[in-house]
Amino acid sequence: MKLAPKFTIPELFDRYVKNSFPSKEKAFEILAQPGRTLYWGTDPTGPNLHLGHSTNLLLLKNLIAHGHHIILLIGDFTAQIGDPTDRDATRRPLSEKEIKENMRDYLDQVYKIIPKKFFKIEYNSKWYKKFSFSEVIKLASHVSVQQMLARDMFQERIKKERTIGLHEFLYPLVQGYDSVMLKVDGEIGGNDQTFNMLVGRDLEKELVRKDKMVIATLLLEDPTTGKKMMNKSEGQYISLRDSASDMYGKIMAMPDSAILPLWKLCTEESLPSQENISAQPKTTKEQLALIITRMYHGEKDAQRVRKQFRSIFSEGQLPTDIPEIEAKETLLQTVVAAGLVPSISEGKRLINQGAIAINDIVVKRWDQPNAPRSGDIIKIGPHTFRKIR
RNA sequence: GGGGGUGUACUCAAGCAGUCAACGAGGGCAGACUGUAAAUCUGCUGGCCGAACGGCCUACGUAGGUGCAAAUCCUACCGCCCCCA
Repeated sequence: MKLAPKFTIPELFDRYVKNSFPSKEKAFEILAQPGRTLYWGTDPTGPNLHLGHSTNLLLLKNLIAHGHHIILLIGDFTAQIGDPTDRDATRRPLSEKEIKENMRDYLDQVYKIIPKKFFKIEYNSKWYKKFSFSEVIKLASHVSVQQMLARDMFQERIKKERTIGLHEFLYPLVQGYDSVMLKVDGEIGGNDQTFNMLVGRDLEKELVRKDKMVIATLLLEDPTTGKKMMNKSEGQYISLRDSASDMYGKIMAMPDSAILPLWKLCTEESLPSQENISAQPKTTKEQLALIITRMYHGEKDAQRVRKQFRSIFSEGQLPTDIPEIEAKETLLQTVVAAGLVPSISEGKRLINQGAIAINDIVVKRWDQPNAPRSGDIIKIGPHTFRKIR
């Protein structure tokens, strides 16, 4: 089996790439000859990859189809340092155990876009586990403090009088050294990784005399607000392993301004026209939700959740398969025990606000003897349905 | 090493002895309106009890102390920032 390229190299750059170094022309030239080795690195700082990562995955897949070799580098060591990118406070380093847990499902998410046999996997703990302190110092001598301070994110922190940990200075260095060890022809990463990738470029040039190109991909940002659409630290993102209905629903809940960026950066389908989006925002968004859900869950599930979504939200029907929960003595105890509401107090608040309904009848008072009975349908807020076992 | 400053809830940020579970903003949640969109309006946003008024408990870096009463005063410790060396 072979992967078929969906786009030519220039098309790929138009669609997914923001910047490339040393230049776009040079990148085209290099990529015109098959057999190049490129890598994408990611730190397992959480259990999920999200739609923002899918841009890189799609690009990589197409590069494979053009005959290049891809290495996926898992930063199991770098995750222990904590990338300062985009944080205005120090990131808490993760323990080895947390990292292992995060890694468990990581690859399965990658395989949904790029089948297993098409790329190599490396872990950077492989070389860092044995790194000695003198090697660290030697490595550090290749970069100056000024170079590090030039980074806007550090400038920002200096201005805000926030801490910059010395270890955070080390991060780009350590990530950059990955390039040296892998001796690659190029690196792919999000535009926010440009600084780190360029440090790697310098190191690779200096230490192994190899000219690594850097391809920085476009980030998923809301064009109206400029805000990142997938924010892992704020827990606001669409995970590649979200259930089909979650994925579909979350896409439908995105603002209209997100349609085009998502379509462009997270799919390979030809783009809808701006007029289409403006004239038919809802329909276009439905198409988008279907396309993306299909990529991760297949045609059948995507169609199923679309139908379900329509019946629940457009027609106000109940979902067909509602998860069941155990009844407790009172409604409040039931929803708290099931983990749907964090505390009794919060549950009381929700009821006072009219957010909870049993069998479509809004519960008005939390003290009423509305003990849940088997078969009752409990609705909490707009999206959560549970059935009493 | 010396001097000055600072540490408040998810974030920013007021408060500087009682009216503080703590102003305000952002975020989040819920309701109305909708296209589960955005914008807008309204309410909520520590826990537990209570129909409600309210009550109790835990919380303002940590540990002690003063006092009827402490986020607010004192002492020590810890963290962070700035200036000088």
